[in-house]
Amino acid sequence: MQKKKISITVIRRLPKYYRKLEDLERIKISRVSSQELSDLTGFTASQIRQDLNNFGGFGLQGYGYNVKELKSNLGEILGLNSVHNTCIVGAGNLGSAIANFKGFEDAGFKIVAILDSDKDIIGKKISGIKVESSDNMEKLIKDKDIEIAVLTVSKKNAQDVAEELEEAGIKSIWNLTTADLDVSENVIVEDVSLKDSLFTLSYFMREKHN
Amino acid sequence: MQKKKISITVIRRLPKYYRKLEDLERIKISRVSSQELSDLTGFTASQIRQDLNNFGGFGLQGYGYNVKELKSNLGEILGLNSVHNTCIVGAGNLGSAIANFKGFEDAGFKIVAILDSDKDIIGKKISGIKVESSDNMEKLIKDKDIEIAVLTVSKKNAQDVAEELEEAGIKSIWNLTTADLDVSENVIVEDVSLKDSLFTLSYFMREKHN
DNA sequence: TAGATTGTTAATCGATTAACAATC
DNA sequence: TAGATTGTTAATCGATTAACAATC
Repeated sequence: MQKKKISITVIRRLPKYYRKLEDLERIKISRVSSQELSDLTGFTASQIRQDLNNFGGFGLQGYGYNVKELKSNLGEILGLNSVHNTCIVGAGNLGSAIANFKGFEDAGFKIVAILDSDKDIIGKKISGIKVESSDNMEKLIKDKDIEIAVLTVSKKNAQDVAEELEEAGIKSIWNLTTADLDVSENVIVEDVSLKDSLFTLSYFMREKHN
Repeated sequence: MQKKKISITVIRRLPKYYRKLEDLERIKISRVSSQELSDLTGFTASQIRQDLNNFGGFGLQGYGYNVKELKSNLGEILGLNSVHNTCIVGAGNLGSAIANFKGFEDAGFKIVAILDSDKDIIGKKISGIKVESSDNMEKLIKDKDIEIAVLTVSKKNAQDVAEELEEAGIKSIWNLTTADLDVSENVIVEDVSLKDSLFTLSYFMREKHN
């Protein structure tokens, strides 16, 4: 059976559902209705029910959704119920920020290596992990079974490093640089687009105050 | 005359157009067609013409668009042709990364203050700017005419600090924390949603390799 | 059972694509 | 002028909302 193609707009709402379910679980709330999820997320109740039903009937009529169960289901869909070995490429401030942020580790993205090409930084420790030379990239990715590379190098070096990562057999690149990367479709790229986000903020400021 | 309401999906494409026009200008290309912009951005030529025509007829039949002119027009729309005084709140690695990144300064987002509440950090210099106490927030925002706060504190403190920023009269918050902020509609919030981005990457990895 | 809330179909709305007249 | 490419209308496609039967 051909899997139904889920639209990107639906996919990008799932993480927010998941995070809100985490919050509910933390405060020991065990059930939630689509209307309550609507209040928490800002999406409509109808939209939420439609979204969830793309993946299965997770709810119960007259009751709503079981928080723990729905979270687990969404976690499965998002691939958050297993650990993903991750490396950081670029040990500057941004790379250090990611390495030190426990929220990603908690979500199953385990930093198993930090790489840099700067001799002055190689050998230093960041968040308890020794920075290694980018020359060892391929070996590290193979040996440590690394799936995701967090790209935190300079814009200038971003494309070259992305190509090295591709050759080294990386599956995915989480792109925190302001460069648009050109890699083969074998590699999944997710752009954070910091610059676009800031520019969008600027648009709304201008719109509001003019 | 009522300004036509432009949809958010259009707005979020504008920064990419702008960046690509910057690239073209840098390599001294003076004209570009919607088809060429399509090749650069991945949006369709038709979509690009529609998007741009929401704001005015920037092109010339039979010729295309003048790069410098279109960039200037988009810059005006995005509010990038003027300087925005900006402060960073949270002088950790993430705040330091933003402070040290010249790309934002070049785009007109001028870092005029860095704030933190940690006594051990206050007084230190980051990117040539002395870190000040968060206690001075309101005074700094008023005196230095700060419009934008880059929020780079911990998730735990994000909501409280956002409220302080609102009381201090900030216009906009660029939210780099993983918290969803609850502030009044007087304050514009743009979320970078790092966690959602990483979760989305995880979804596509799972989809591809299963 | 009565009340509540899902799952799902149908209706609406909005965004994208196609097409081509206008015009440089 | 002939060729190119925009601006813009119309057609299509897809996403959101509304509504309600199903059912816990």
